[in-house]
Amino acid sequence: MRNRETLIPVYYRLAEDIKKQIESGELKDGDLIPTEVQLGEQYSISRMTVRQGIALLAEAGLIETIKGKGSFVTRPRLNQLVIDLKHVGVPREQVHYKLLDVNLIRNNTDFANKLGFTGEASVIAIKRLMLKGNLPVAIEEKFLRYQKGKPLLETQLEYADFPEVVAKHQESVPVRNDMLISVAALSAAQAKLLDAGEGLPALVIKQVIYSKDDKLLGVATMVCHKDRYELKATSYPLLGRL
Amino acid sequence: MRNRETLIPVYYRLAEDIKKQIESGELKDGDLIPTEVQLGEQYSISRMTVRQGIALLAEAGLIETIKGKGSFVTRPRLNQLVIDLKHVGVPREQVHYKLLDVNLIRNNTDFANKLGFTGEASVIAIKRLMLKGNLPVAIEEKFLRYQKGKPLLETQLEYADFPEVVAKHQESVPVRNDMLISVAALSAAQAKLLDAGEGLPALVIKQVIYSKDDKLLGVATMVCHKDRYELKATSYPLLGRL
DNA sequence: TAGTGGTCTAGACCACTCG
DNA sequence: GAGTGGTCTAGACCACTAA
Repeated sequence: MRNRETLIPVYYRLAEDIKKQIESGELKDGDLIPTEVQLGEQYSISRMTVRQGIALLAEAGLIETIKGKGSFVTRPRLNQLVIDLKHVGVPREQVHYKLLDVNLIRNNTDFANKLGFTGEASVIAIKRLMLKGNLPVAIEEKFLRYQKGKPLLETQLEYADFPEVVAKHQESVPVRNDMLISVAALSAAQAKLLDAGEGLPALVIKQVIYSKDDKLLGVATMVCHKDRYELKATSYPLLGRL
Repeated sequence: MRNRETLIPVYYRLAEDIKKQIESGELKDGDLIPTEVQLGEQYSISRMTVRQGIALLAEAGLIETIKGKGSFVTRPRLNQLVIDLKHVGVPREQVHYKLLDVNLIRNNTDFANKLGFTGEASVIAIKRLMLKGNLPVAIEEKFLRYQKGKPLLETQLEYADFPEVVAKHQESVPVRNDMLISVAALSAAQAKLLDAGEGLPALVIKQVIYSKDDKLLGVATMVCHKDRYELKATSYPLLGRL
């Protein structure tokens, strides 16, 4: 029966109880939690309801369930960090963009293939500058397959993030986004755009977007000013639902 | 009834069917999928079983369910990228470590506080070099609260990753790991250790580990050779379960 | 063989949304 | 008020694990 005072589902309470026991150290890494039947008796609820609570804990990565054996406490997966590109770097409100260049590079198979677009000849190239106030923060270069009948809208170029631009302009549905984070020294041209010195370190973020058959849909590269952009990642989101 | 030929649960098949419809573009961003009752009739299964399938899709981020309205298709969350520290940078087998320094810095409150350890005076500092073959890849510096009765074992220092070292040495259970990725120029000392030139760009990865009350448990900094270390992140893991 | 988790049913009542 | 998803029940049979 649902707890009428709080309107919090029973299975949720059960999950929180066990979560607390793990965080307090009462239940340690590798420990077995009570069986589903035992928990059902403890809380006077049916087994399906117990399973809902256990599913929450498993989803959060706090336990691992093995058929025929039981549910074991696991150390929270602190090795899996999440980067949320929507809330990264600089607060959204202070950022604006300056479009530097938009090009349709037609019938240049070499160029397309070099980017990874196999069997394509025409590529859209977009270059823009990201600014915070008047300070240049990053140079962004994006490349997309050219897709007939799917025009790129200016508003999208200005405000949408890269996966969204790709989704809007491609027939294929984007299903994977890989990111490579590396470091490089600024070229003279880059240094000028970023209002920094040539040869200074810069953060380089490369995004590659694929459809379900691993067909490349888009490539984006960000070259970031070393003092004005910082990537953050956290393990928290996985546990946050509980 | 379970499909006896394949042993694949019905709810899983249902989820895969809808996933395919999303990936093929048959169901688009914002579309409503059939109601739970309708799906139950289509597949001749009970509503609870339908809900299991829908839960899978929601977990994968393919749909979003709103009480009283229905389940809507959402674009896969390509903006949330996962870094798996276990499989990052360089293949595990080729890596080994050289311990440079282990120090117990006693009764130095200033030092501890500067790192963020409030109300503590003693800190353990570990410095080691990560190598791939004979090539130095990164300089790692780690700082932990000193915890009585929880000795640091040499094997842990050599082989365990940072969250694990913290978990083993602290009373408090680590529950969050934040990471900051930035860029810096190598100092003369760093350049010498990494066998690189002074002033060259380097990737700087800072990890901060907290317990559930946001108490700081550990800080780690990695300074990486620009050509020998690269961070990878991907959106895939979130969808991988389906 | 006994105990565990995994799947599934056929109901029930509830809270929420919308016309 | 009709339709939706959210919670929950009291069973059932299955596959897997371990003694």
